Amino acid sequence: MWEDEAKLSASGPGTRYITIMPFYAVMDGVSPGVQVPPHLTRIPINLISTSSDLANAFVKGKVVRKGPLVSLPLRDPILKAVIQEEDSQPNSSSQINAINIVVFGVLAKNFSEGVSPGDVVMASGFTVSKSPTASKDKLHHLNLLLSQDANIYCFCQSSSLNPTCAVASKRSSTVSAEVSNRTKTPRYTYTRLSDLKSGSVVNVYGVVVFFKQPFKSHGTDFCSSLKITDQSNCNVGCTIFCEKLEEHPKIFQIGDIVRMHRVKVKLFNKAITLVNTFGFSVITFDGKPSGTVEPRTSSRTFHFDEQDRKTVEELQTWISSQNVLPPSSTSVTLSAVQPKAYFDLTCQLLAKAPIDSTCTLLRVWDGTRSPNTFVPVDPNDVEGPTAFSREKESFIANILVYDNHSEFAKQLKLGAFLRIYNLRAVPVSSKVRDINRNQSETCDHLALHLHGGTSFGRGIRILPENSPDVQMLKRAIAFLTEDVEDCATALNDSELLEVWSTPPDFLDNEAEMCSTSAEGSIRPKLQQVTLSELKQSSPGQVYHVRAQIRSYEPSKLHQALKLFCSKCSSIQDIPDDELLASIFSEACKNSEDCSSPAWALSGSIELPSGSTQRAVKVHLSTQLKAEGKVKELLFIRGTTLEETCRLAKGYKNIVPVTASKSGLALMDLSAPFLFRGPRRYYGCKQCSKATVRELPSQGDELLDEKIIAEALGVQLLQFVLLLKLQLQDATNTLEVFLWKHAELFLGVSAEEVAISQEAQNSVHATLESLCPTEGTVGQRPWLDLSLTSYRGAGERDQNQTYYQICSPPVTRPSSAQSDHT
DNA sequence: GCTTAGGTTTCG
Repeated sequence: MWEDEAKLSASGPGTRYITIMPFYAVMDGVSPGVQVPPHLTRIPINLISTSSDLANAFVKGKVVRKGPLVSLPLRDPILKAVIQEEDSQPNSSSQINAINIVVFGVLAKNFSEGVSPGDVVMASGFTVSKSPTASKDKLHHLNLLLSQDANIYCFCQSSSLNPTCAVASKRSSTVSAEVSNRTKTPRYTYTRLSDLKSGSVVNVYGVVVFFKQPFKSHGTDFCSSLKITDQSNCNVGCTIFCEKLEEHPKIFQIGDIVRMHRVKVKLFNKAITLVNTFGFSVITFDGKPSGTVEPRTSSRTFHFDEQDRKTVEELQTWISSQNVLPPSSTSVTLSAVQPKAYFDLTCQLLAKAPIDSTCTLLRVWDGTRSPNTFVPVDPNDVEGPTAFSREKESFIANILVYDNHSEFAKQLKLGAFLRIYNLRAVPVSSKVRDINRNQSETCDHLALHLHGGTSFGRGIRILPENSPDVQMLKRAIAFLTEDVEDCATALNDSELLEVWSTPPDFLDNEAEMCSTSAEGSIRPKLQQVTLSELKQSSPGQVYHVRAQIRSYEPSKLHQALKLFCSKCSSIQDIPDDELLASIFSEACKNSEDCSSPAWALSGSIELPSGSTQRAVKVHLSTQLKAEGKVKELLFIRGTTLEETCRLAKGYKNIVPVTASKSGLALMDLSAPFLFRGPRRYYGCKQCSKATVRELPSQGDELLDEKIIAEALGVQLLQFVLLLKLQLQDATNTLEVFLWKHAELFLGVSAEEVAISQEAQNSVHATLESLCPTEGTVGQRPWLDLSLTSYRGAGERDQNQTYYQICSPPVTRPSSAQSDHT
């Protein structure tokens, strides 16, 4: 991530410019003032006394001694060090220029990991206490005490061409600065799983092949159990005991990557196992490459550098290149739940109700049609809505969770996004009298159980809002509620049609399918129809069909990727790089000086341009800088597309701007208004009222594309996939659109497809499996699909009926299609 | 203060 910056920094001899980065600055070593708040004044060590104004003071000195991090049970870790002023008068032997510092808590851990002897540190926000060792060590008679409210700024004397973010702190309680040109020394070494020696304490990286959510042990702690592997192909079990849940590894699925520090290698039953020991820490990563490597942790501070990023990416590549993971990927949507199956479900909690002392009912949905999971419950017991519209109800699943999970479920908040592991679908048969035909029929439904215990990883996990799976789920649910509830969407049909004959939107009139149930307690099954029957039916309904895919368009996947505006419902193609490059170069020409906004710090950075360098203007929010979030958001002016992309690798968010009469302005919205790593975000030209302004403070919350778009008045466009499939059965063929449910259908997020070859390959593989280019038609799988049919709403096409797929595919053995032949 | 668990379901 930092490579390009490093090149920038090292690009010329005698580099003297300052780049803006969060935890370090590439500096000339002479201008240390950049990172230290201006209200602080330096106090010489010999002048420190109990009567000094310490609130506004900082000290500066070289670390001449650094003690170990001492962790005592039930106490904050402590670290002692000695700093010595380098620039005080050498001949003033009577003056004491060195002092003991005592660092506590996370800061101590930070210091331990991020500061080496020889580094120069500045510290502020400290208090003093009498030094008990003054007579012995001949240092200052006071100690500096640095705890939570203190800041330490570190200027590492030996620096790196790959500057490492040595002391990352979410709340920037610590800032470190590094000078360029150092040979790299890794701060942590990681042991391959094949090289573990019993009795040693090691740091390891691994890919999760099995895990259990943390559960209460019989002792004092929660216990996490996992099994990991790495390139050495060894499988190693790990047991993590921590009192606090948040200290446990945040594992969401098999294939996640964990990094653990300070685990002890033990032998149990002749097998190597890893158990956490003092100073244990863990961070986890998504195992799927997504262009950005984001550590999952609740730790305020953790070490994470360039080498870590590389290690994670190597593991991600290794996972996808090998058959590392257990074969069954059991994550399914509600619409695909098979009787008797165990599966993991990602869903949103809508309501819940206690059933008895050991059992809780969770009512959830995931945006797909639910199997019938009827559970009788007293409405008085329900937390949340007691009833939903009949159509909405058909998307909701009832899950009974037992024992330990029931206890956990009681604490869940409505609206939470959950992953429920190892759910079981139990088929239940019940005799129902059909009033119309006056005969008994067997009407099946599924009971969804999360049994007690933790075998096979049974459990519930709350997924964070920013996880890719939750993002996908939210889009599916948003589309669903739009379909189900919003009958008044204004649609710009002609524009939709222009974009590769996209259909007008579908207005769901909550058509009720065959209603042959007894007292409505069991939802009727949707009737399956043939394509011929479907074509003769009236629009505005949902149908089930069993069909094969005969062909699909577009054949080039990138053409299926579109940008969708949820406000005006317009759909547009993603502009190609050629067009973007020309927009950027136009803006470059236009980038003469203009007044910088009052809220911004403005400056320039040098970019290599052929053999020379040229300056581009950068603007940075004063407030973000004050909060230590220098790297969070950068406005940049006068760069080419290629330069912008390169810079985007080093900063969380880059907003390209251009000069206008009234100051800074966003570029033409045909171009992305925001670069986040490899991700590019676009705004709707029609619906945006964009202005460049300072972002409101987000506190500890990290900026994302939504917050930035909103602050800049940009209507964020959503990535969507749009395909046209030709279905066939024995009776007919039918063209259907796959759009709103494309992500669930294809099992990828459109945004991921936009940046990841991996995701593109996966879409390709899915389509290839459903509609192989080779082989005969007879070999193609038969799919159970739900289709909505609707009339065109535009003038030109109001007599036209369109069809859209509204379920993920469920493949059936090809013999199953014999009903309709 | 130095344990806890040590993957393997299936009652409801």
